[in-house]
Amino acid sequence: MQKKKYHGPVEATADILSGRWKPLILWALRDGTLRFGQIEEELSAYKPNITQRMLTKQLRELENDGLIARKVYPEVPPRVEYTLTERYRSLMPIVEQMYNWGKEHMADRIEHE
Amino acid sequence: MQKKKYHGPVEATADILSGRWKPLILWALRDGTLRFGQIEEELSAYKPNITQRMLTKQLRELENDGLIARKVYPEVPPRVEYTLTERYRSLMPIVEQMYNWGKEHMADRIEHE
DNA sequence: CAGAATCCACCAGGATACTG
DNA sequence: CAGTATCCTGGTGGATTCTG
Repeated sequence: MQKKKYHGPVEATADILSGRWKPLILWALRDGTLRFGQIEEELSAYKPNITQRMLTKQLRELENDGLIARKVYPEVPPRVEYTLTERYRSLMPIVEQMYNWGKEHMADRIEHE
Repeated sequence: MQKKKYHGPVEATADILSGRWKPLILWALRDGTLRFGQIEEELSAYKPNITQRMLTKQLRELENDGLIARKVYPEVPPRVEYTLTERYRSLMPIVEQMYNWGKEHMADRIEHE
């Protein structure tokens, strides 16, 4: 599949991160590897709850954009682990700042966590 | 209108910035005040071109979330200026990092600028 | 356990025309 | 100049069922 082209850096980065669950997935992966089910669990606080279809889709897109790596263990039952790619760890500061900024400026609009 | 509630800081900040044109508008406003038409012009490089309806909508949303201020000058023809709010200038680093990261990691997918 | 396959609703975003 | 007012469409995201 042909990858989308952009007209400027901000547009490109913003698009990479656009998707209901993407920033949350990246945030969940901030301190290491997680299995499919663990990510699902991490996001269980958010409503509406993420479906397996959506989680799969967004993970694939993040993978296609090189932000995360997918490792399949040939076992039964299957085990699949997701990790931030080394090259794209440089994106983490952005998500971290989203966390910090939100915590400081949006506290009144955050229900629980 | 009741403002949306969130379950975590990352979700909140991401949602504030979500919208085809929002990061681009904030980026355009990085070094000062711009008139409605100037913003339109700044974004004219992007396709499909932003419509007046869309620009108005996204500006209003950014205003409602307190990211930008709107100043109307009672003249004919009308003049309206937009500026980043002082309080929310703290969000700029995020957009700046989007610019830097995109420039470094997405160069091959950026057509012109 | 980690998905694939369908089906579907909604609305963000766009096209176009009009105006104080 | 800086917007409204309508109308419309694509595709994102969700619900549900099935499976290696």
